[in-house]
Amino acid sequence: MSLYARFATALDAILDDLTAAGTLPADLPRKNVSVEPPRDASHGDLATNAAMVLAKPAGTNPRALAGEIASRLEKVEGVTAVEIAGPGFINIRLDEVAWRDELAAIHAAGADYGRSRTGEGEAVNIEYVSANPTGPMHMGHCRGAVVGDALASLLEWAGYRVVREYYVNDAGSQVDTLARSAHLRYREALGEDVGEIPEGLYPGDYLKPVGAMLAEEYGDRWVGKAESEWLPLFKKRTVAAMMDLIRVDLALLGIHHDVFASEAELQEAGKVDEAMRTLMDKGLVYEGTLEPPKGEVPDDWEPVELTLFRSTRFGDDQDRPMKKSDGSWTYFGADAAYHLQKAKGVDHLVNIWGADHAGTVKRVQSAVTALTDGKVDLDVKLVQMVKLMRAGEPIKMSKRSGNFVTLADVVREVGKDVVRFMMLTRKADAMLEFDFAKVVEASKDNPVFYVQYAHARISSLHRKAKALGLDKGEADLSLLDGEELALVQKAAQFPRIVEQAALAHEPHRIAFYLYDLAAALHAAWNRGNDHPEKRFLIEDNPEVSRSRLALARGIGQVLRNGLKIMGVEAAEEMR
RNA sequence: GCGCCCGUAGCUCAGCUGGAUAGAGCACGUGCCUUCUAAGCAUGUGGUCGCAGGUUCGAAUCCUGCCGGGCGCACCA
Repeated sequence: MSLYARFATALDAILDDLTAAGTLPADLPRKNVSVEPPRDASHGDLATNAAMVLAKPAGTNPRALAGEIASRLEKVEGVTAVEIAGPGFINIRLDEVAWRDELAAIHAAGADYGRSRTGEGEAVNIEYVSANPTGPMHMGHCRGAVVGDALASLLEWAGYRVVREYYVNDAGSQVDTLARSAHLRYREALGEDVGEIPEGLYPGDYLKPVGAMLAEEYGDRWVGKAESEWLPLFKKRTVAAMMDLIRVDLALLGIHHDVFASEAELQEAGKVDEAMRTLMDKGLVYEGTLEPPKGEVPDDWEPVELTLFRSTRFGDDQDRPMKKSDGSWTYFGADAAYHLQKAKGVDHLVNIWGADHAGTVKRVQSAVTALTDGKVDLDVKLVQMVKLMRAGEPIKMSKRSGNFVTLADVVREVGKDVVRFMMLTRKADAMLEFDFAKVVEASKDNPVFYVQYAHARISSLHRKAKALGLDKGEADLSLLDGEELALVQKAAQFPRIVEQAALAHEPHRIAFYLYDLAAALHAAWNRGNDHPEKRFLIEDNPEVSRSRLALARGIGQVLRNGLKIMGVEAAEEMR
């Protein structure tokens, strides 16, 4: 149990005591009671707002209640002083032993330090990437991929059971286009001069190998035949080929999904009908006509009778069509069924979507609520665009010419770790600039470098210590002074940060925390410049060297664990 | 016109789901390399938290209304 969790438990027991004594009424909600490190270190090691939160419902005033709590807190093991401050904060000072113990706890937990049972083993399905299978991944997909993957491991660290899932949109009209494009490449592979790729088909070279493969396998069997004869086959084969490309791209980022769910298979298996029947049984489906869109009405608008889902019942601003007028499923219709499928066997759903899909969030949440009777919740994380830059100049991309920056190119140029880290240096719903020049720069500007550098320095300490023979024997942690233990204090926050980041579904918090921790390490390191006796390694003082090496090792461990969540390798040295 | 997101130092952004004097980096000023990696550290200047109300012990954070920017708005995916 982390130090903060331990004191939260101790405080809980005290509040139970006060309730038993009649000072506090029974059944007071303690949800907002917190035990945290105060922002200002001069206030002590821990602070709680318990008195302020509980005073009012208890019909007393905060400072009086604080007194009651404080006198009991003083008796808790490891507490050296308790002060009441401001409107009723209770500040706690701990014996330095508490921090030495925490450092020992970091070593003991090792690669697991920071894991918790917050999630109580609940299952979460997180769907991310889900790029249309019409070509290789480009940078537009990259951020969602990294955010989703980091969030998935973050949730695992917090004690959730996680399913990583990719939804393959292989049922829409764009895969027909894909199959036609592949058929053209197929004819080309058989020696036909196809000339320019016609408008409306995918021009990319990546379809050439697919055409060649199909030519190899089928010869001219599908030349000059009606489209209806070859389209289904070409669709299936081309989508499969595209998914292979995409899996390779994802692997470059270290991303591997547990489940690839096919929209086409979902429809063929009758899952969509099933979901709609469920909704019909609940009286949430009807045949009707939608209002024309507000504002600019399209020229070709005309009222059409459609099969609609009553999403307005759940807070959407309009009911949404499940079937098109030709009787086929809408994207939403299939999506509703898909979410029902995902919801079976899990407690929570998370989707990572591009911000341009913001308008569709409510309808899908409505469907999930309706289909699971509110038992499963869906959180949709909207990920904003990445602005690609090169030395301050925006990189122009044009979809029509197929001139977009592929994910593989970027990973090749700057490396997986840089891409992953950078994608997590902003909260998901804020725009992110990715400058090729800056992200490989070896300076403070570049958070990837800065954090890696801290870890590399620690690794370098180990090498040095080994060379000097300073690494042998037990470390006596009591030799660490207050300044050094402040570093432990910073590291000790890691479990809380992981827990809170997981609850908020915000993996970027890990990146910011690691930057902070790295800064603290760099600061401690540089103290040795002005005061040689404060260096981590002192040749003629093996005892002190060992204790400080143990400190550094603890910080290194936390840096590694944080980077692990982000899917970034820790650097042993900078090159 | 409607919905969602955003508005915090000159610039780029954090702000731990309502806490104490709002924080980093860049930029600018000043210090620190016979040194465990100075690729770094320390220190200073810089704020009407878009505006106006409200909620309460307490608001950058929650509510309402404006202002400004982005995205999306019938059967597309």
